[in-house]
Amino acid sequence: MSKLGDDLYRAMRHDIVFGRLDANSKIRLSHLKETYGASIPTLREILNRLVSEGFVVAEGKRGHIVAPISKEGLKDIADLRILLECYALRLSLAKGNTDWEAHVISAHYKLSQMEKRMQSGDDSAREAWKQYDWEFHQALISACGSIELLQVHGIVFDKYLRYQMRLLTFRGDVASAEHKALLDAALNRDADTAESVLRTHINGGVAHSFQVFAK
Amino acid sequence: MSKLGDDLYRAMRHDIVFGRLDANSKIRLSHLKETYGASIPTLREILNRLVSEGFVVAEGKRGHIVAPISKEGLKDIADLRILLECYALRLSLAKGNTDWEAHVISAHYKLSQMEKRMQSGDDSAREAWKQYDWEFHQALISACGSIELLQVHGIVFDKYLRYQMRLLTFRGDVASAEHKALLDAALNRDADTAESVLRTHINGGVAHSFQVFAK
DNA sequence: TAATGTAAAATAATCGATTAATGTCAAGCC
DNA sequence: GGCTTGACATTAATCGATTATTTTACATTA
Repeated sequence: MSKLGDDLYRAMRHDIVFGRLDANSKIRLSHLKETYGASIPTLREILNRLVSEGFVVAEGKRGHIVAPISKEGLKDIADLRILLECYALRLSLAKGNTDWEAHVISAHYKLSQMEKRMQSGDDSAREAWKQYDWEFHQALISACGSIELLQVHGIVFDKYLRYQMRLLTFRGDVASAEHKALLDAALNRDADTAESVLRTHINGGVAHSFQVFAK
Repeated sequence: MSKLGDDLYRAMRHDIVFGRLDANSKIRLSHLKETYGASIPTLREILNRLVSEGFVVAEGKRGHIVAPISKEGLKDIADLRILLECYALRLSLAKGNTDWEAHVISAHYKLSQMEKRMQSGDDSAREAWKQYDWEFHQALISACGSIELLQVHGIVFDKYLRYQMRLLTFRGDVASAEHKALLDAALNRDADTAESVLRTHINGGVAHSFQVFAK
């Protein structure tokens, strides 16, 4: 895989997660060619990767669609995220060193600054806000020591994030407080509290999303 | 994705799992072309899928290798398999209906017949044996109700299976007894026992493999 | 003899062309 | 008017060709 292929892959996956490629929409290779500036067989290579990860659905000889979203799909992904991330969090808390702590604090700081902006009504940077959310959660589990687990979690998290970008508005103080509680529990190596807060945090996001899930 | 693409993908993934494409070996597109009878760009499409799943590693502009194996890798995959499969098993036991029970019994019957053959010293059908092993475990979790979970588990199971095909010989009565215990616990909807047996079963396989892991 | 540089060969990545399949629309039949 | 069939257009899938990169072999130099 080359730089062009990697750049393409990242851009397309990003565009799916952040909604620029709309859920359930038909993927037209000629449109992709214009949007991403690569030839059709090269784009097909990338589509294959995204199919394997579940961001794109191949429809036999009729091309591809962006993976659909649904309430059931959100619940399914959220449950899997909870399973994986709680497990990874426990491992991380048990294994994380000082570098990890610094990494977690730094990521939380950036997230909390962004949350202050959202709190003040500045909705212009939703994408950056979710990016920092992502970074914080990745930081928390980064010391778990399992390459396979982090790989699977990364995909599941992005699928979850896709729903959030589609559905979610800022939940307010609740979410910020949960992030802070996660930080504290992590630094205190309190695995039970961390897991409990994380479950509450994710389930809270899902419940909030269900309220706006008008499909 | 077309029939040719799907056939290719299945064949290559199968060949990686069952060792025909050797771990850590350089993947030569010209060799693949001869082996699988498709053109290089088509093969590249399939390689992209396998990269996303972790069966193949892309090395930038230097092509691809079959994913390496290691003791740490086996432990990593086994732990993830345990996490996913125990969770899926619990869900399946809670949700499975009569059709599911019939499916599980049928799969166990086929596996136990094969294990009798292995028991008698017939080592000629290791591949079919592991195929039935796969079928039994898939049957057990098939009623879990989570598409995403089954998808992820399928990949993880195949990665685990790859180690087994490489390392494992028949463990004897112990494995057969564990499969029977799993069947009984499942039909009795005894989730705690089922999970406990499954953990023992997988960890037993790992320990057995470590004994022969001479790398 | 070992290290370095260069050219050629081999291989990988990307693209345009060709073939195959699907979708759309119009005409004919009931 | 509704349904079916056929023709044509569009799109997708696959392949061969081209370009780019890496590897290998050989010559030169220290």
